Amino acid sequence: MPELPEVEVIARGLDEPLRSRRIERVRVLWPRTLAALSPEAFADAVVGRRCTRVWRRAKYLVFDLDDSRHLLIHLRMSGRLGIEPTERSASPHLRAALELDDGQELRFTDTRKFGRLYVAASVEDATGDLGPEPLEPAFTADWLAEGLHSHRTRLKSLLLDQRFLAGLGNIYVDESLFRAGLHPLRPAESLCGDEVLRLHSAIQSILQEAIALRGATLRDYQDAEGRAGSNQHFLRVYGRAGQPCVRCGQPLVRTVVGQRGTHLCPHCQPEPAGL
DNA sequence: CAACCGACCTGTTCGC
DNA sequence: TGCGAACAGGTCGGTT
Repeated sequence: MPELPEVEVIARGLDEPLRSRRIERVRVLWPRTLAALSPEAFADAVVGRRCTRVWRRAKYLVFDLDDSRHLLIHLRMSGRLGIEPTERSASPHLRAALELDDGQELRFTDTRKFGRLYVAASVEDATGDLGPEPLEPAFTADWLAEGLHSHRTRLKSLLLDQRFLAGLGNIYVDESLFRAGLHPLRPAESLCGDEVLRLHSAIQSILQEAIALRGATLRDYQDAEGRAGSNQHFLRVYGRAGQPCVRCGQPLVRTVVGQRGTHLCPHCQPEPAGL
């Protein structure tokens, strides 16, 4: 569900209320929500710790703990986080709760049960290999050009690969490719210099705009305060098959690329030759 | 290395 | 109205 912009908005919303809070107790209602630890080992690791900062890496929320370890949460498809008074009734899909020292608790709710909680000495221990952050200085057009030219795979599949570039998901890849005027099936290595520049700029602007609009709410995404985002009103291709392209008026199309629903304008994103 | 498939899960929407 | 199929913002491991 949430991609980089949505996770970023949640991290910003959690940082202030969680800073310096001490974790008093944990409740794990669905043990498999813990990636590697038993509920007992998880409680041992976090109870008594204070949270010093909340931030984001790729699509992971990172909670720095005062013993220099980290709690990480990946929301996957349907995970949600919120801070609520402990006595307030919770959703039936509540999977884990961290009780804080101010009468509130951090609640992890997840209908589909794909989301995971990790505790690790370093962020990379939990996340594995990740590419650069698209909104950080390391993501330059030169880096992108070199990266694209060393892969033969289809553009969309490469952009979805978190080891290549961190944080893009299905919505924002489709939106970025539309803005750049590139077909998702283009071989990564086939992009010319101008196309690389367009893609680099499209990825950054698409993500920045999405964060400014507090993310896209298609069905169940909400931020840490329980509010929906508004970026869904500004998506140009995602979920708009059959509707006219905002640029050329031709009907948008939905196909499947790498088993993912893929939305594009056949006129503005010309199909590569030889398919 | 690249592509595909099934798992992991539940809920909603689509098509007949 | 009913019912199964398809689909959903993600990722992993196994196979071809």
